[in-house]
Amino acid sequence: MTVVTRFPPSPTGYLHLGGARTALYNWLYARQTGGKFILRVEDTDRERSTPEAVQAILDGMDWLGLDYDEGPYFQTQRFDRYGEVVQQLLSDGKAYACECSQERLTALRESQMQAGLKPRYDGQCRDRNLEPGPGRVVRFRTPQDGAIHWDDLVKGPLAVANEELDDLIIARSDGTPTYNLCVVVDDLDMGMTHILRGDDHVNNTPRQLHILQALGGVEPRYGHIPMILGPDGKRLSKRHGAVSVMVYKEMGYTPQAMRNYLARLGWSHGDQEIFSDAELIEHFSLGNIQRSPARFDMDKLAWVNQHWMQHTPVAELNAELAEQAQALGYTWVAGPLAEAAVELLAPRSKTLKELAEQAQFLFVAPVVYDEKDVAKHVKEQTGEILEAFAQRLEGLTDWTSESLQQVAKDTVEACEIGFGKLGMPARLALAGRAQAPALDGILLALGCAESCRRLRALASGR
RNA sequence: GUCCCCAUCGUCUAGAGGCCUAGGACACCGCCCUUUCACGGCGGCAACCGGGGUUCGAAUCCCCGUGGGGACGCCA
Repeated sequence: MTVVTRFPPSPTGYLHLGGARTALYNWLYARQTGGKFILRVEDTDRERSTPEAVQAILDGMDWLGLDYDEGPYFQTQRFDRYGEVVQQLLSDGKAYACECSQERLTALRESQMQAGLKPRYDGQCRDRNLEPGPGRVVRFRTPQDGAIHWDDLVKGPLAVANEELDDLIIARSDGTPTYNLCVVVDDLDMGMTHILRGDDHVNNTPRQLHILQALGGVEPRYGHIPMILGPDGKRLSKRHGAVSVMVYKEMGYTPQAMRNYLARLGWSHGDQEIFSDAELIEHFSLGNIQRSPARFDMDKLAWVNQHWMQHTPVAELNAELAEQAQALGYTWVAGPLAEAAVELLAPRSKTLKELAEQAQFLFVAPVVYDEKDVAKHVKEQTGEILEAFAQRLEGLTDWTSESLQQVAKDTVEACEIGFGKLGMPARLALAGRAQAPALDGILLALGCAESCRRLRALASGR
């Protein structure tokens, strides 16, 4: 049996962290088993669905590198099919028309709540044999006795008594189908074998299983993943700021780090923290998904991100770095300088944004120097020292890390000064501030001509 | 309120009855490396929610309590 999984977002907003992780798990499972991963847009709520949200979700999937084998399918394009199924259920007596008003239902709900009961439809129209039609909803005739069981892929055996359920609406009074019906029909039609979804759907599972059985379909396996909570332990929401995955792109996190972190949030493989995609696909296992909700932790994400910035080929980072640089007002050029920038700065940055900020001086000569650093490190003899250093650099025949370090040593000795008297002002001249990478690294990246030009700019400028 | 799920360091987690003096990672704090800042290395701080059982033995199994999360729409 070929595994078929899916990710079914409803386009009412961006792709958020929870959804992204759910998509990732489904994707990983499909890739691991050589199965199929399907993207399905659940846009039956026309009021709230927007084309912008569809695009945002597609962009998010694309950025995260979660490619799908089929889709995106749109539920609004399958209304005919859902209509057929509703008709069939109606004629089989497995569904019925109901004319209860929303006012009555609201009142019913309130009185049940007050009486300490679980709010449910009371079945008033269940046996009235009403003719379906405009103004009337269609309800599914849920069995009233017994219970429904399933073996959850992450939570284990679960059961819900049918008396806890009610006759849910499968078609609205305007004839459009509702979520639970569409999901079941699609999962059936699309041959879904494994459904990994958020914890918030556990309560939908028995309803969907009933519809599924009424349709005579083969049951897929269900696995319910606990939610991702904010740092405060509350449900993740806008108030936690960065909820859309695209915000993480803007903040300078790499898709690789995001996959690694998200996969590891609520799932583990022994003590391993760092996973390449290949390792994720190889080791991902439903049995090791945590059963309790996890909190989102930026610090750890940042750590994972730094790791991947240091271990990802520059070629794969250039595009995002170019965007970051552009936002900062300079142009990132792929090439040797870019490679040097990443090598030098990745260990000093948590994000690509930080890296781009720090790398600016490599691409654009500093026009202003950090005032505090100037006050602290630029002294009477600084000009001479830098000039002497520049001259020695120009005399160099091989531009290597070793010889550059040697030249620095020679200069310091010749001038009879401590290293700080050369190192600090030199970094200031080259990078615009004293807090910069190692001197030889910068010189190596900039080359002789540009380095000397910058050294003299500070030497003569003061 | 009713129903469902869950419960190990601040956080992510390892742990499937003896291997646990509860391990790893992030964060935090020291030390080392170092011409700055980092990276890196070494070390430290820090947890089995509480109470009852079961067992020779419980972080691991059962029950109760407490706490947290979720669901109760003509939303998905």
